[in-house]
Amino acid sequence: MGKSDVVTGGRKPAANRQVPDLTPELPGAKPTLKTISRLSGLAVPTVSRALSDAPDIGAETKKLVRRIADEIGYVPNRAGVRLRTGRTNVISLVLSTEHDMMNHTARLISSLAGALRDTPYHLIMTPYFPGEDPLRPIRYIVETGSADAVIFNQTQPDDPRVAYLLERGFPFATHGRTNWAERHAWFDYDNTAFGRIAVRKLVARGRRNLLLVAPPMAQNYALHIVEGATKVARASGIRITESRDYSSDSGSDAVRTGATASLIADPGIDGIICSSTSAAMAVVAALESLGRKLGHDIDVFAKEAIPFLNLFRPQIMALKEDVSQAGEFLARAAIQAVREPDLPPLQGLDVPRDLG
Amino acid sequence: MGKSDVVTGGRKPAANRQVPDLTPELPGAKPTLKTISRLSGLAVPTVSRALSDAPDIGAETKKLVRRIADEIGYVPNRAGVRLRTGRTNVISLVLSTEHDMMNHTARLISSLAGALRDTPYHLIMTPYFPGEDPLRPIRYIVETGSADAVIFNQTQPDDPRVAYLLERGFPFATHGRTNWAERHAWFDYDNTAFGRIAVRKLVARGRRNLLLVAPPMAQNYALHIVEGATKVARASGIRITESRDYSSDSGSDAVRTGATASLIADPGIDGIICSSTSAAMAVVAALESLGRKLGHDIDVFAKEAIPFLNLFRPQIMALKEDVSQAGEFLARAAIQAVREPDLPPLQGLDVPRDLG
DNA sequence: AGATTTTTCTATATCGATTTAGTTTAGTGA
DNA sequence: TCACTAAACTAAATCGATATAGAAAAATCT
Repeated sequence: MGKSDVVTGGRKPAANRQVPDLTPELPGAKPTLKTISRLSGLAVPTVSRALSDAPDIGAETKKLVRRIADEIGYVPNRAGVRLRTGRTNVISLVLSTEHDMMNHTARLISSLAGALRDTPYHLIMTPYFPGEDPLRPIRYIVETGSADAVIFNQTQPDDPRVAYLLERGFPFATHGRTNWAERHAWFDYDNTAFGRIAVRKLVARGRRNLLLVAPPMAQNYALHIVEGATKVARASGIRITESRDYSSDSGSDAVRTGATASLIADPGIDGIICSSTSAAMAVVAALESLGRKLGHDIDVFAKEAIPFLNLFRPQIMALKEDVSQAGEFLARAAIQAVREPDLPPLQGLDVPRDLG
Repeated sequence: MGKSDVVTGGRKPAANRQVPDLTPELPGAKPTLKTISRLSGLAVPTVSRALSDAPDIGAETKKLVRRIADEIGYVPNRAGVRLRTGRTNVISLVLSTEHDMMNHTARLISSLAGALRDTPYHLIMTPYFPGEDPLRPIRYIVETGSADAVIFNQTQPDDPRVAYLLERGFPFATHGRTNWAERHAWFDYDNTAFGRIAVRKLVARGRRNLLLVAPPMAQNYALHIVEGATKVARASGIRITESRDYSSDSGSDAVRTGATASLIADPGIDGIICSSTSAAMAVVAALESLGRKLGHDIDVFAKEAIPFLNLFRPQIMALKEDVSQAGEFLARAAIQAVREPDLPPLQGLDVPRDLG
């Protein structure tokens, strides 16, 4: 049964006693607790506690208050809540404006915003620019208390942002792991598996001299890709080289010229692994201008966050990454980090499957 | 000189009279006006007015207050400002989560966020889903007062969102024009010019039977493209057909199958105009599977919001659209709509140039 | 000198929600 | 019947910033 069926004493709910003030509202005025207070004849704090389901409010009173709230479409004023409680109901996505990240990022934003839609949380964008210290925007958010949690990507093994946030106990979730992964919420794509599968697939096609166009080595997932790829390459007794002087984040033109240089320096390269869709496209451009025949004398294996490659270039081998999944997970993880700081942080790994 | 050099009377600034209370702060507490008040010996409202450069505060007092504010790193509490003034310092970008829009959108977000960085405004994302009424999120924002201005795209000629916002006098800026364009802030790409140039270029290459893969006709810019394209086509005496049953927003697979069907139905088609980068890629896929030779027996002309096409498919003809420019402009336009509602709304057109 | 004008501050109330500390009412046990 | 307890509220204070009204001090005018 409800709480206790044996009523041992108590005060009669005021809800049935008083005659509510039914003076009509000024049109266009947003309803507040005061409005409900007037309509119900209850005090403002009572209304507040009724809506938050406090134990010292009568069941009938709660029902009445909630009915009125629904009828007039009451929505708590964010500024009021925030001022009083310090809760902002904001989750900030902190990201670089670097262009090659944007395709990826767009899906992340889209799915995060979607996942937060039926929560009280708003998603706000906090950019930082390529040259800038990535810690800056995060420090700003923490210091000014302008969000309840932050989400960011491009994690490094010893990420100073993670150290900063852990130290302060500020809720956050990362897209990508760090060396402190067990202590915080994260979602990651299993890039080690990607590296393994990529090499395995290329080897299966008879390729024996691979070029890896990886992300900048400062980033954790670059290490994962390299780890997975080199392990299998060594086991298979084939050669694999990492791109020098350019990375999959260097921009299309840089990747194109870089890959061209690599292919001229070592014409024996017969397989290229790209850690991003855009890098793969740049590499294909390089191959074309060199007269290399994709799918014949050379193969390209890419990570595909946008279903493009398979569409018009069936020759490009690819493994899909579902970024929307990351967005949905990170939204949940961030909210849990805010609301249940004592629970173990949510962690999720997207393991790509090697189909055939 | 300053304001008036002839002092005709007045009270001595309190700033020099009192001994400030230099009791140290609790560490970690965010500085507020109260903090500055304590440190300066001035009343809280005085501090507030000094910082907002009110005319009834002495010059020396202002200097003092600002110095202290800088020293302790004072940043106004958003919730306080918002509660008292109703100003949220938020600009909401309302957009569809439709996937094919995302490339485009990513740059828009990036540039908007960047442009708002040195303003007090935060960019928050408000998504709506494909099936959903686009008016819904906007009504929510207006009714709950959760932003000072909204920005949105995919405008229709008689856009109900524009009608709604104009009627209520709520500040906004659109990416794309409407029938009420003179009454609101907007930034638009000159799609009529795009249509004209596309046809002209294809005609110059000897093409005489064109297919136009345009956006859905409900959207204003689709009409612009059609207008520009058909005008030149008629003047040049060539044929142009608009895609039926599919549009550039239909998704890559739909465009691919649609374009394939179109090309089978009329094998005489020798030029295709695509209003988006992704549609162009899908069309190229269709051409490949039909054995048509891009650049030889058929040409594709596309609008390119991401520098991809020219990179690895030099055969695709394209006209660039700089979406960042739109983002920066829209940020400024939205802010002006909030701050100077009586000034004529900012309007900007990005006219693509036909370079040789 | 006294009234007036200017300049420069201060006191108070307010935005909306929530927290803390009472207060009222109804039933219970002796 | 009367103290006592539990239940269900209400009153007042608070978060931080700002608008409005009023007050104090110095210079000016008559």
